Amino acid sequence: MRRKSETRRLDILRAAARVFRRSGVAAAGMREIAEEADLSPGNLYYYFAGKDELLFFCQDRTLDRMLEAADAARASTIPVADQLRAVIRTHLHYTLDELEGATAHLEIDMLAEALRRTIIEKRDKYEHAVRALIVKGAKRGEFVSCDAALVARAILGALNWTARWYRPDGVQSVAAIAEGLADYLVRGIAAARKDANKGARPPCPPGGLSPQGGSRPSGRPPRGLPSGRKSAKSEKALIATQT
Amino acid sequence: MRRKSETRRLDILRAAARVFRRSGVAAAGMREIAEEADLSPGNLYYYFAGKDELLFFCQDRTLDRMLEAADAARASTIPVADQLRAVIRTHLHYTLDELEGATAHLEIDMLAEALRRTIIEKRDKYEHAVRALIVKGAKRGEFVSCDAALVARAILGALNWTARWYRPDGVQSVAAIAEGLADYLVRGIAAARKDANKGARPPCPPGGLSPQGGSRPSGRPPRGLPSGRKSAKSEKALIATQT
DNA sequence: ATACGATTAGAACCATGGTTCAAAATTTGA
DNA sequence: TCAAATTTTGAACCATGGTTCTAATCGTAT
Repeated sequence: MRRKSETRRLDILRAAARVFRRSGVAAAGMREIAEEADLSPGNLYYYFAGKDELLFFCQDRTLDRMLEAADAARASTIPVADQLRAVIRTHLHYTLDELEGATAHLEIDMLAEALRRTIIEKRDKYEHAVRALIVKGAKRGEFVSCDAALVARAILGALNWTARWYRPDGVQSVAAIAEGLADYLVRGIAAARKDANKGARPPCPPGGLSPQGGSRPSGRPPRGLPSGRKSAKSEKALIATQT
Repeated sequence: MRRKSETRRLDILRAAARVFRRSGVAAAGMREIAEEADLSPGNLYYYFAGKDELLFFCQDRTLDRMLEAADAARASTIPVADQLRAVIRTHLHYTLDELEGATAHLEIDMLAEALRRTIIEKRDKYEHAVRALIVKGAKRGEFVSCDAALVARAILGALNWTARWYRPDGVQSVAAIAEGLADYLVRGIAAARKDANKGARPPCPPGGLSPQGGSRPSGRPPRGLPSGRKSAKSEKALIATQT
């Protein structure tokens, strides 16, 4: 029986991720996280050194997952446009999904210098992966030639910003948003298309132009429940820092 | 002689905006803002009720400017694609510019409920303006039919996210970034293009694929389109809250 | 049952940072 | 020049929130 049960730690991490997403990293208090994880504030420090470590693991976990998905997409043999599409889908899933979604990794400035370095490295690695996808598509003639670095950042910006406006109770599902964004974002670099549904597809379901429900009052989205999935890499990292 | 000199208030506001952009709204302390504005912490409260009010005016000012620019673009007779391009340019200018740029409006959650409402309203209005541009382009056949709300958010996300990665000492000027993003983001909705340089243009200068894009001569980043005009609305609001 | 380590709780500690305050310095108006 | 109003200051106040501490509780092996 290993000390500081792994599952407990994971439960706490998920709770923290939920609070971070709901209230924002800055506003998320240790007491709030403790309550969400069903333990006392003091007990939280038995499992994690502090808020920084909690935040670090949240970010690390999500980035690992995204990186993993990006690598998988790049390794596949489907058209590059579809690879990029897959990355976009996964990105939004791990960001917005009500159960597994996390947004802590979008606020890296809150982290102590020492830990931040690692996270920034991983984030850059992910960005490079997206960029590489664009370059590959351009080389194959699937994409137009362009400033891959800038386009990659534009894409990631569009994706990351969804965390600001997406609401679980909205009219569009995460999947629908993912498809819509993938269509638009890929189309922006797709090479001249003659409807040879290669990587680009017709704009949108002709029902478009939908007004998308009113303005969101920036309230707190409802909570979600923890689920059972785990990421192999993050788990390793978790154990590694075990004391 | 009006009490609480307007110019002084504006100077302080600009200083606050600078600190907000440099350190982030959450991390920006009143003492830091005071120092940046060359006055004592206590004196700050003679001009502004508190951090919230300071933040509110910063956000309000920037949103007013952007809204004004968006309305101007929409009212012009140039192709819709160019109108959208102009909005993108202005948006980035008011966000990233070393002197006038402000990013406080990107963190609306930090604001007290009462003030937040006004800001959210304005932000939504701006978003609607961008959306309307997309709808107009689609109706004119310049753009493809698409989910205008989603595309608008994608565009704004890509633009707003630049505040996270742009560095004044980087290789790309704000203007260069603006052009690159405008190209990509407009291309994503441009109707089938036969090189009839209608609103869409060829991808990029054939030097593409460069790791960090175009060269920049030296010195200040070139001034953006918007002239030195000031937003009447913000000024009025400033005075309105005068006590 | 007893003992010892793992776990938990909750109060208390303490640094941070927004804010207040009383008084001093400066400017203005007559 | 004098008095009132304006502006400025720096210390002090106080709420918030991360963290620490001590003691109680639980689980398990002997």
